[in-house]
Amino acid sequence: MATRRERARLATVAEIKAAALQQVASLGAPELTIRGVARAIGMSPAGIYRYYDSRDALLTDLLTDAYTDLADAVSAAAGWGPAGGVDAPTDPLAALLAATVAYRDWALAQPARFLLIFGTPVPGYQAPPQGPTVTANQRMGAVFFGLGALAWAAGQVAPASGHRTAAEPTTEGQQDVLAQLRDLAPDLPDDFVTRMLGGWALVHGLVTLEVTGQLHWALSDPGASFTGHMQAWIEAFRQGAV
Amino acid sequence: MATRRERARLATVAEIKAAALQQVASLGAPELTIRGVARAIGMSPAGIYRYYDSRDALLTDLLTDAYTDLADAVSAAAGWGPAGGVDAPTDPLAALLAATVAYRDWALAQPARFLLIFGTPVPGYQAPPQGPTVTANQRMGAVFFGLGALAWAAGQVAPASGHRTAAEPTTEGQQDVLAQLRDLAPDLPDDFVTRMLGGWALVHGLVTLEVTGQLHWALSDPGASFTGHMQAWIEAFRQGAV
DNA sequence: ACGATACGCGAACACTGTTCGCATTGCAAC
DNA sequence: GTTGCAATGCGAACAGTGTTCGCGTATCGT
Repeated sequence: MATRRERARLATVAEIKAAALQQVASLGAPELTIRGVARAIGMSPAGIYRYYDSRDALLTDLLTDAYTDLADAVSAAAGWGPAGGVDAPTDPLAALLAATVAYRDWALAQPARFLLIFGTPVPGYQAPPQGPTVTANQRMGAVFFGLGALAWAAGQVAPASGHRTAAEPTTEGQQDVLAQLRDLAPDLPDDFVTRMLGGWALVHGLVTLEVTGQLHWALSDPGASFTGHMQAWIEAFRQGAV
Repeated sequence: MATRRERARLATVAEIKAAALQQVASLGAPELTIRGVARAIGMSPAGIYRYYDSRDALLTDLLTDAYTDLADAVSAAAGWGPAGGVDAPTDPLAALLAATVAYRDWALAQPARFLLIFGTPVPGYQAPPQGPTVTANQRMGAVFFGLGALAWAAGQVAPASGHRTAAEPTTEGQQDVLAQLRDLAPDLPDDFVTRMLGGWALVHGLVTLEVTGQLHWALSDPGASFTGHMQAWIEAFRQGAV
């Protein structure tokens, strides 16, 4: 059982985070102020520093929370075990579609948190290699690329037409990912990561443009439009066109 | 001939913008401070207010400059007349490839300015409908979509396979764009804007991910990789796969 | 030559992040 | 049960920020 102080501390941290999240959501990340949070929860500004070393530390906590939350949402939508275990969905490409839709849904439901993750980074900042943000990123990548690998293993994806492979030597990072994916589909070709990267960029580009409001002129039903784009990409991917 | 004061004013405003741009480029947009600019050019903080009403006004000026600069770079690379006139390039799809490469090159050469444009927007901000940012955006769109239309007119692009069109009624915005594009290619189908939007999102997604440093694990030669993705998309587009 | 306008500056106000020293509270060991 | 210690909260303060105001001075149109 946690001691009284420990429970109080957890409650206070939660209160601080809730107030901070509300400030970020309603006013944007730059408007997050220590003093504002302190006012919202009825505490002195100096008191916050018993829980966070700096304003940046608070923002970082919000960011990692958002990241893991997004990774959870995408994993859940794909039927992908939260611990990394594979449920072997019957239709990997359908699960892939669901994952991308979940990605968009999450981003549009909480644009401030999404932009906290993928918006303007602070120059020179390098995420710690084993930090939570990198972990969450890899979890999303594992779902997206893993489902693609399962589809390949099921024979649902044709090899790429054209001859892009020769022109693109894969990096060590791609080799690592490829090695892991080959646990799911041993005969994955070298250009597989590159091909799926295009799909991921399409997802991210569409969502980013929509969240930042640069697509509203073209979209009457953005959700249906996004799904249509994803279906088209999956079909092209399936046929080896991309 | 401009009067002495007018020349001095132009010089001063240029000096302010240069100092501000340097601050943004080296430290990021949040670190742009009126007082810092004032220090850099040897002026009192209050003096800056003779030239800009507020810090936001200065930032907005930097943003519009960046936007028109980017639009210039893309237009120039595509051989597209700066005033909107068409040079009717011999190979529209090659020009399209060049335009997207120019987009990436500009973004990576000046990441701070790129993120000023496409990074986290301030919540609730709505760009003025006839403002310079909208104009620059439309200029880039005109190049990208216009080249696609020219390729269609030249018979280089196949109709979309699949049946996405029926599921997606085009919006008024798409209708407007379509009407303009049909000056270049009268027989453009209704789903043409949607198809090219996918290409644009792919471009933007790849560049955004690369600029924010979320793709370095996968890219040994990012420029070649980007070009490869663009060539693959153009080929798939040409064949009607996307 | 003169009145109006633009310019630049110092001082001030309200706000921010952050630190310091001092009380007070809860816990844990003697 | 008392005593010591660590955790907690607060008020005051410092440096920095954006912005405004009032005052001189330089430049302009007339």
